[in-house]
Amino acid sequence: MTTPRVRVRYAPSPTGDPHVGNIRQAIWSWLYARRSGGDFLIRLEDTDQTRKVAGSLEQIYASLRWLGIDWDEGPDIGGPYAPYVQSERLPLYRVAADQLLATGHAYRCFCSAERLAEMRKAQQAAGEPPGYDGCCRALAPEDVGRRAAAGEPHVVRFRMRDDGTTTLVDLLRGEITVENRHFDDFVILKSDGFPTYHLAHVVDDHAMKISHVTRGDEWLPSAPRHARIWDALGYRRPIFVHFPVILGPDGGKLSKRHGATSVLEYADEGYVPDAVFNFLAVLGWSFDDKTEIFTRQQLLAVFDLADISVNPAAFDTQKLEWMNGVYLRDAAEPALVEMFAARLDRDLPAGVPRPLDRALIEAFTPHIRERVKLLSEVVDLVDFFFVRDVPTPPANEFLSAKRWRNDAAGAARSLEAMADALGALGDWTTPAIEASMRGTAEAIGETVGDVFTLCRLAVTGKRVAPPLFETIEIVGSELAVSRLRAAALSLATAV
RNA sequence: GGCGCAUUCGUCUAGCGGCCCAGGACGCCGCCCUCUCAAGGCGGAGAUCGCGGGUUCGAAUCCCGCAUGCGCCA
Repeated sequence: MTTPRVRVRYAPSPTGDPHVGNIRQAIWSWLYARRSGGDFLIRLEDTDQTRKVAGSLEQIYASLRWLGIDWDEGPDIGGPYAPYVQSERLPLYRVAADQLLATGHAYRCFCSAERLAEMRKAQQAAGEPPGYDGCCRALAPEDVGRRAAAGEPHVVRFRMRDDGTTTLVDLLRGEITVENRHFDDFVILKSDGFPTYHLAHVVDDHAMKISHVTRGDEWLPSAPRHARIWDALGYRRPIFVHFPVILGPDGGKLSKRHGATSVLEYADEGYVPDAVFNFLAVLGWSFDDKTEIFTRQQLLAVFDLADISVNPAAFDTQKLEWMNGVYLRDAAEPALVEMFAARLDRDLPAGVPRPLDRALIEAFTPHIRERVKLLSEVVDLVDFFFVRDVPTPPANEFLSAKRWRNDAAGAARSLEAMADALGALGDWTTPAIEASMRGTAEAIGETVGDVFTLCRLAVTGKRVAPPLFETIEIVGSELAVSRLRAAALSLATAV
């Protein structure tokens, strides 16, 4: 028996923004397909028309594209097994259902909703396990034919329940055996002609030659049903891989309450795709006992589905942030400048003229790259470079340090002295600025810590900013000096 | 209620019978560096491997129960 070509599909339902847990499934599936030199495709599972949310497909595409995941076949680009949308494949499911009907693996059931409800009530009252009682199993064939032909509403059920057992293999968990008596004869074709998930995915995964059926482990309990359908249809079973879920930081279900649940929101918050990709890839998967940071190339070289942990993993936002910082620090400078520029263009106040000064961004990028964990933090770190009239912070900001608490005049004098020194500086370079400022601090008998804090506040308007001398150089002589003087003046008048 | 899956530091994990009185990462704490904040360096706290029985010379690792969590069916 030859091993079939690896073909893995990502099969989202159009029910809104894809959840990160779902996207992680896509990442793992994609990684495996690519790593194996196989195919990765998208199939839309939209048989539950009631849960449909408009625009979902676009968000699914956008999420994957943002992460750099490509696909070989899908609703948008077609492929040899088109269509890739289940609601457009209805005839195929009917054919499969007919085959199961003809071979006796399935039967038509005319039970009314009322009868089913009553049956359930009785089972509940008797403390019996719920499930279809097999009422229509024994219907006479000629009756069935007549009623179906007459258009009487009915469903098609799979003959599941019997005295045997079903065994299947899950790649991550090994062999799983269950007794068939715990199942009922489940519906595979609804009265409106739509298939249930059970039938649809089997028909499609077989038709599309999927080698590894990857999906969330909420499907594990019904996997025996699917295995039985595969067998009944005479198909060769695929390899089942049931992925664990992602939990919220508190161990509960991951929800909006914990922050972002969709990768598009992470994009919005200033995370970079490679970091999110890396983070999600290693959340619940590991290569060895130490490696955390993987380039895409490395991942593509070493990823294996078999190394996935079956435990549900809690989403650790702090670790994601850390990892994002790693990616930002490791990024090539031109790429970083590009990211900063794009983000600033979006976040800076409208009053700042566009296009933004590229040279300016290039100038400060090396000095902030180690201080940024999220792109969204950049604007607060550098806005004073762009905004000409930075408001001088209130006096109490300057006077909060012990040294100045009762000496506003001294603070004002210190700032004046710095302004004088810098105003007279001919060589406007970082080393010269540093030498001048240190010299001035010494000359006026202040510690650099005390006086530089005042300068930082005056020039940047912030307590926390990029390194002072470099910052002052970039801000430029004229602006730096005038901001120092403005601060000195405000302190002098505040006394 | 029945069935299934899972159970190693707060979190993600390494571990697949002796290398483990359990290793790494995030986070946390301390020190160093230092103009702030970071980054970086060094060090530290943190897991009786869910509990109880076995098997074995030897178990986090194998087996059986129990507990807990999650999921599925309704």
